[in-house]
Formats: sequence, C-alpha cells, structure tokens
Amino acid sequence: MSRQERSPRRAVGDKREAILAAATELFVERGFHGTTVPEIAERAGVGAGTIYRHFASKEAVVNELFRLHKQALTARVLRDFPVGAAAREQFKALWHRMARYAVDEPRGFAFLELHNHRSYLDTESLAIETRIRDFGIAFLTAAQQKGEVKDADPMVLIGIVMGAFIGLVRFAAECKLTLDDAAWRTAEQCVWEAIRA
Amino acid sequence: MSRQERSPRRAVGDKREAILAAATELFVERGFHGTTVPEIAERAGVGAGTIYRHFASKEAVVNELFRLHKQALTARVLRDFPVGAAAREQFKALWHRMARYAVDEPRGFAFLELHNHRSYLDTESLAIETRIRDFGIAFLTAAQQKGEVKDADPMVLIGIVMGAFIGLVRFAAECKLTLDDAAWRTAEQCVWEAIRA
DNA sequence: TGCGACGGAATGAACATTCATTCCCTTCTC
DNA sequence: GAGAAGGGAATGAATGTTCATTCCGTCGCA
Repeated sequence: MSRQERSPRRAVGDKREAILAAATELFVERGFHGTTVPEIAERAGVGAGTIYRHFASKEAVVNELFRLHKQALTARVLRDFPVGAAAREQFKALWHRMARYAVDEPRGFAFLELHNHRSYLDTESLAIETRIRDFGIAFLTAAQQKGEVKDADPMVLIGIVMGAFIGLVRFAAECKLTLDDAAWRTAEQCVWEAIRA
Repeated sequence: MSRQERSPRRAVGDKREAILAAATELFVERGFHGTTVPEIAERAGVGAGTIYRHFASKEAVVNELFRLHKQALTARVLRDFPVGAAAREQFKALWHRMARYAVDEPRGFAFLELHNHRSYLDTESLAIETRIRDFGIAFLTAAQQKGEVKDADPMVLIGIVMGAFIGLVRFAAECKLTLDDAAWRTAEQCVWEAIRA
C-alpha cells in the first residue's frame, strides 16, 4: 500500500491487472467463447462497464493477454542464452527455463497452450507466436550440424520436444501431481535422449 | 440415386451422419462455444430443427461425437495387442496404431485433442476418457518391471509419450507438412529412446 | 465544487431451441 | 394400377434467453 503513494492513479493499474488476471483464469477454465464479459468483471471485482474503460472489446482483452504471456515466456527463454555452449547444455537451459515459466506462471502457461487461438488473435499476436518456434528450429539445426542431435526433420524433432513438454505439464495438472525438481530433470534427460544423435 | 431404392429410410442415417460430420469439423475449427447450431445445420445441409430430431441438445451432439471418436481410437489401439511381446514391440504397436488413426481420421483425432473438453462432457464421456490412459500406464509399469523402460514415474513417462505424439501431429498440421511412413518410424524411434531403460 | 473513474442496469444483436407447417413416402381403396 | 389418405421426418421462421457493449447516475478525490 505505502509504495503506491507515488501514483495517484494506482487504482487504474490495479483494476486493469485484476481484469487481466480474472480473464486469464476464466479463459483457461472455459475458453474464449465460453467466458462472458460479466463473468470476467465479477471475478475481477469490477463493474462490467469498467472493462470497456480499459479495453476496446473482449477480443482486445484476449489479444493483450496472449501478447503479455507469450512475451513473458519468450523473454525468459531467450535471455542470456548460452550461445557458445554445447547442444546438451543449451537444451538443458531451454528446458529448464520453460519449466520455470510453467511452474511460476501456471495460468499464463495454460492460457498459451489453450486452443486453436487462431480465430480471435489479431495479426500482431500471431507474429509473436512464431518467435520461440523459429528459435527452436535454429537451435536444432545448429546442433544437427555439430552432430549432437539426430539428423531427422527439425519439424519432427521440435514437435516431439514441445509436445512432450506440454504433455508433461498437462498430464501433471490433470492428475493433480506436482512436478518437483527431480521430476523435471528426469523428464529433461528423457527428452534429450529422444533427440540426441 | 438408383442404389438408394433399397432403403426408403436411408435419409435418416444419412442426415444423422451429416450432422455429426459437420459438427466435428466445426468444433475442430472454432471450438464448442464458438460453433452455432445453425452453422452445423447449414454445413450438414439440413434444417436447424432437424438437429433436434436426432439429438436432445448441442451438448448431446458433442458428447456423442466424443464417445464415437474416442471409442474408434481405443478400439484400434487395443485390438489384437501383442500381449506376450517385448516392450519394444509393444510400444511400436501402440505408436503405429495411434499414428494410423491420426492419419485415417484426422478430424476425429483433432476433435479429441481439442479442448479442455471438461466443461461440457457428461460423466459417461469422462469415464471413457481414461481407458487408453490406464492401458498406457499398465503397459509402462509392466515394461519397467521387465527392465525395458526407465524407472521414472509412469505418469511423467506417459505425459512425455502422449505429448510427443500429439505435439508431432499438431505441429505437422500447423506447418502443413504431411508425415510419411518414414517420418512416423523416425519419430517412434526417437520417443522410444526417450523412455527405454 | 468539479472532474473523471466507476458500477451495473439498459440495449440490441445473436443464440439455442421450439413448433406450426410442408413434404415425401407408404399404404389402403377401388 | 391409380389415386387418395395417413404419418412421420424435415423445415425454418418465431421465441425466449443470454450475451457484448453502452449509457448515465453515483461516488471519491482534489
């Protein structure tokens, strides 16, 4: 509380945050079309009209969320990437950064893995979409040239790796089992063995 | 036309099938809540009211679809399973049966992997849901006892395997690349290496 | 006291579902 | 064998509901 003296407009930011948090939860639970604006307002503890004070439309909310969460994930994964390291180390770095994001921001992660977002994302959101994938493909291709990763189609490999990661998180969530550090390391080793040369 | 003389009631089955096929496509494209009943009717080439002649509600349609597709997949995977074989052979059998289903019935597969179906599936549908998973866990546990598969938590392993499979199919679909037999075999080998002891 | 953020009832559009009617096939009558 | 009658499937305009969005009176702060 005390640190908010600075900004007389603190309530603005607070409500905006509350709306985004409530919308993330509800979109994860029921999907975009299954969630109503009054529901978002209620969970956020604001009036329905207030949402339109901060966002142009329900679509604007979902696009803002997509960009925020995707950029948070991308930033974490790409920051200080060990450029010169061996592929094994690079893979470990990628895996554990994604894992930390999935653990720290379970709702954000679930939101991103949600649907066929396709139908309501705008072009800017879709452009962000491919950044991590392109990075992954570049990593795999480089590792293949060093002979550290299997010489299969990089598309197949990235599908396996990303799928395994998402599958693991989803499965754990469904079975309500918490993945500890050991489980994450075990899984990382398994998936590395799937792609190593 | 001439071959339809046999069954005066042919239209009944045909329309029901047409409704289910149209609904599968639309649910895959737009999700359950994003699809309207009149849209389903239009794509099926029937009147909106006709849908209610065959199904009690939109929810009944999606539950029927879930059961049909899930049972088709389950039947394929479990039929003539090589009970006595080595884990390596059993895994290959499981993988290639799932692969054949995904190739033969891409819409059915996409439908099953769709959502958070949770919110609109009835209890009967949810019960079917777990059959393949339970089978997979039994397979993994047995293989672990034979020392052929890594001794990690079976939940983690099944999450990786199922996730990798789904990720592969999704990725291929998104990039519009067709997986040929060789790609499927390569992927199978990769994923086996992820879990083998 | 004035200004702008806020809430939530009001609004119009879009939806799932219904129902009076049409259409087509079968069967009965002559 | 032709024609009329009956019945059940199909239809799509009509219905009541729910939704995204708007509007305006209220309230808190300066």
